[in-house]
Amino acid sequence: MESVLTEAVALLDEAGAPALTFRALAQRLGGGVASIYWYVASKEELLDRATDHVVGAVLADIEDLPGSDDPIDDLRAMAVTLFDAIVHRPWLGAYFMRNTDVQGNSLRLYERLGQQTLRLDLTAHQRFHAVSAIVGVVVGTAVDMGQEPPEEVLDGAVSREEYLGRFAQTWRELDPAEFPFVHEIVDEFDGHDDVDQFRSALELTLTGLRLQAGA
Amino acid sequence: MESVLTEAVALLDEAGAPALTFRALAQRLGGGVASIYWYVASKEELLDRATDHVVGAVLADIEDLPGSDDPIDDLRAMAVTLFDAIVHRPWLGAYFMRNTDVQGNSLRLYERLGQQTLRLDLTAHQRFHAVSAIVGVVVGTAVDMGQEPPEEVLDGAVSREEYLGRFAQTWRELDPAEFPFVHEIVDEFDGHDDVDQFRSALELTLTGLRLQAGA
DNA sequence: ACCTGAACACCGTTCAAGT
DNA sequence: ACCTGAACACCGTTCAAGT
Repeated sequence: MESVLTEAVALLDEAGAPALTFRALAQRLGGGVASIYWYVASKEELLDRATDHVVGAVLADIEDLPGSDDPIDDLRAMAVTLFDAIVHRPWLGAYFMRNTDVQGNSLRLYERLGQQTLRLDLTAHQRFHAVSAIVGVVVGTAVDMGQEPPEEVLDGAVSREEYLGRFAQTWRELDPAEFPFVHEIVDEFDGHDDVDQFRSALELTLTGLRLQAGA
Repeated sequence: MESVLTEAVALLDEAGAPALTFRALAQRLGGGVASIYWYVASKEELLDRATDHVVGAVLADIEDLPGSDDPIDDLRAMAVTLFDAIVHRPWLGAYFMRNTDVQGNSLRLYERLGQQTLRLDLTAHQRFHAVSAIVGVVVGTAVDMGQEPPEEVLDGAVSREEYLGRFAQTWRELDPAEFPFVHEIVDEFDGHDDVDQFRSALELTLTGLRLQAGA
């Protein structure tokens, strides 16, 4: 069972979600396709368990964070840890937080985030929404960034900078009267850092939260 | 071409992303499978064009919004309009904002959101991040909510309230010492409103943005 | 308890051939 | 310019049969 999940995660890491097929997995395990059905009932369950497996590692990282006297700072550190994990495993964004009942580690992660809000002066209603908002920012930004870049970028034939640059170039050719905003930010877009973008989005939410808590 | 997209969107609306197959689409169009390849080069392009097709309608709604003297209020109205569209078409969340170069309407929508930030006292860098953050909140919350509920809920055999209630019940049975946050918010979760949850997340981001702009 | 080969019904995509 | 039938290589899943 353990090796089934390990190999499944390895396939996902190496070539993304489409690479995880029962046939590819069976080959790596040195067995037949049908064998896997003794461990999981369906592909959906396989993905759920594989996701929970890696979320367990993220949870361990989050539990190892030092912690401070400011719950907002602690929330920030946790969110960044989670985001980093998704950046390194783009397939994770799509499956994370599905089936919280089955995926025990996602629930524990949710609990850990929520515990920080218990230290803030908020209503239960506000706490519930605060954690949803933070998870939303992480997943939203991660999904936005996790889209498979074209094959040429994966090949290494074209660098990320070149790819962004080409994009930026088509934007520069748009009519400035019709697309004033695109022209305003095209130099920011060109060569931008994903982590920086995430940090800013997170900071807006945390600022709003801090104001709400009067802290 | 127009009817290909219309029928593709109809299939997606009726039964979600897995229902859109070339064979199902061909049958509805009364032709052969291979015919579709005269209009689109691949399934990816079909999905991109179908997405762009409905984003066009969302864009029209957004352009029809009255507008006010407060750019933050206008951003809120636009984000809510976009969110509503995704709630009614859960498949949209996954494909929205992919391939902005091909999908002209997504780019125009992005531009429209960004134009509001031009009315705020921000740097170009902050404007770029602000729009990314807002799109992130919309997509993140929508993806979180857009997950297919179990078959029994779709059937109507079990109501959404019953489904949430069952979930809540398993949470109530967790050890309160180990899951204090889950116990704190379980009554909020039980029977919660998705739109309400989205509004709160959006408000935190907009509050942060307003503070940043000193407005 | 654990694994297998072979089949089933389904995919996206291609291609030579038609009008 | 537009459409077709038939095939190809691939899927997830099942099942009777093996150890």
